[in-house]
Amino acid sequence: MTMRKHSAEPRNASLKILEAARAIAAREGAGKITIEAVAKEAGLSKGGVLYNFPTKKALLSGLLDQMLAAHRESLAKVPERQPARTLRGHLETVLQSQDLDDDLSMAILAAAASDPRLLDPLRTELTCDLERILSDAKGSPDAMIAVLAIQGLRFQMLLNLPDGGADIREGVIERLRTIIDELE
Amino acid sequence: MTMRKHSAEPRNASLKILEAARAIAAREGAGKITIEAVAKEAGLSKGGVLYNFPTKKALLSGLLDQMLAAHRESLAKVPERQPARTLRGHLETVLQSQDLDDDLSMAILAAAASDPRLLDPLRTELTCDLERILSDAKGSPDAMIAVLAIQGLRFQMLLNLPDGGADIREGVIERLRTIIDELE
DNA sequence: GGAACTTAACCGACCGGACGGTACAGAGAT
DNA sequence: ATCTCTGTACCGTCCGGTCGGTTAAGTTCC
Repeated sequence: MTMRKHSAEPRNASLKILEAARAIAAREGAGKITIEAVAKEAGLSKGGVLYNFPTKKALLSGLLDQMLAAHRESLAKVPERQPARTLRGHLETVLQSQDLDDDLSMAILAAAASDPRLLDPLRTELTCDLERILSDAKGSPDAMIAVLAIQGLRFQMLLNLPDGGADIREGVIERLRTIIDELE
Repeated sequence: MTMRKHSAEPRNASLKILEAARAIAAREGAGKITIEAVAKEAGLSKGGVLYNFPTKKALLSGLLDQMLAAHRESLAKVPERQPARTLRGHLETVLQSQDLDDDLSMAILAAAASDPRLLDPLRTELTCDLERILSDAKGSPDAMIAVLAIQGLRFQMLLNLPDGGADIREGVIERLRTIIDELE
């Protein structure tokens, strides 16, 4: 029998832990992610966290994996036939994380601060995406401008940098969409 | 006489300390900025560092101040009569930091990780800049796109994210310049 | 069925090291 | 002598990681 073990919650503990880590990062900053804090937030003990993630690096790496998975999923949602498909997906991913209060992007900061090499999987993923985007756009610099603007948007939200107000932001998003539309 | 005390180097020790902090951040990541490490890198002892910066917060804050000062200086270099002057300055600041191996931007990460509130001065500065940029551009969304792209560029370099190669980057820079030129 | 054992999941005390900060003594210059 | 700066020893705390339990569920054998 593959019964769900004896856990009160059927949900995997690892997910709860990652969620807790994101919540802490969003609430108190990436630097406040400690194993004890995560344990408390997730409602179990330090030992429990370390049972699921043998090291803190593994935890942060798990956060990043989760982020990449969400990103990929978001990419997959873009209709097949769209031109500049990957680029559209990038934009949607960022817009989607806009109103998420447990922002996944915070994992980037946490990882970068503790060990920059944790970003390697992110880098390879982005390299792959970028290649596709650039080949889709046939070398138009506007594609790269769009990529950069989207990245800028992400960090702006992440660090609470000024965004010029809601109307400006909407104007930017609209403009980005037309840039992407005109790429083909 | 404002002789520089008895130090072997006439340069202010604070500068050396900040430089050391930047070097460490660039080499090993923002999280590795510790007082001892900075002291060793700067060639003095922990006490020496703490004499110049009474707390670590003060050190990080100093890093950020230095970054903002450099940014302001870079802005001031843009000829008075240029349209979209502030925006041009932003671009130049980023391009300038491109080949600096002790990247100032790393301070942003260090600060954000340890205490997000350290970014407040940066936020107010950017808010001010952004206001000027947007009023210069008279509401054109392209101005904000450019701002975001520049920000994206900064973080791309900071985190060693893929950039599509040198020619792409140059194409982007050129494109950014024409976007800015067309703003007026 | 039930005793004996294994395994999964988790707890929490503890350790060692790192790190921020303090105290204080001493060295130079004036 | 005094003021300014620097070195060093030290303290308390925090944090990552280890480890020996403990509990409950599953498995095996009779």
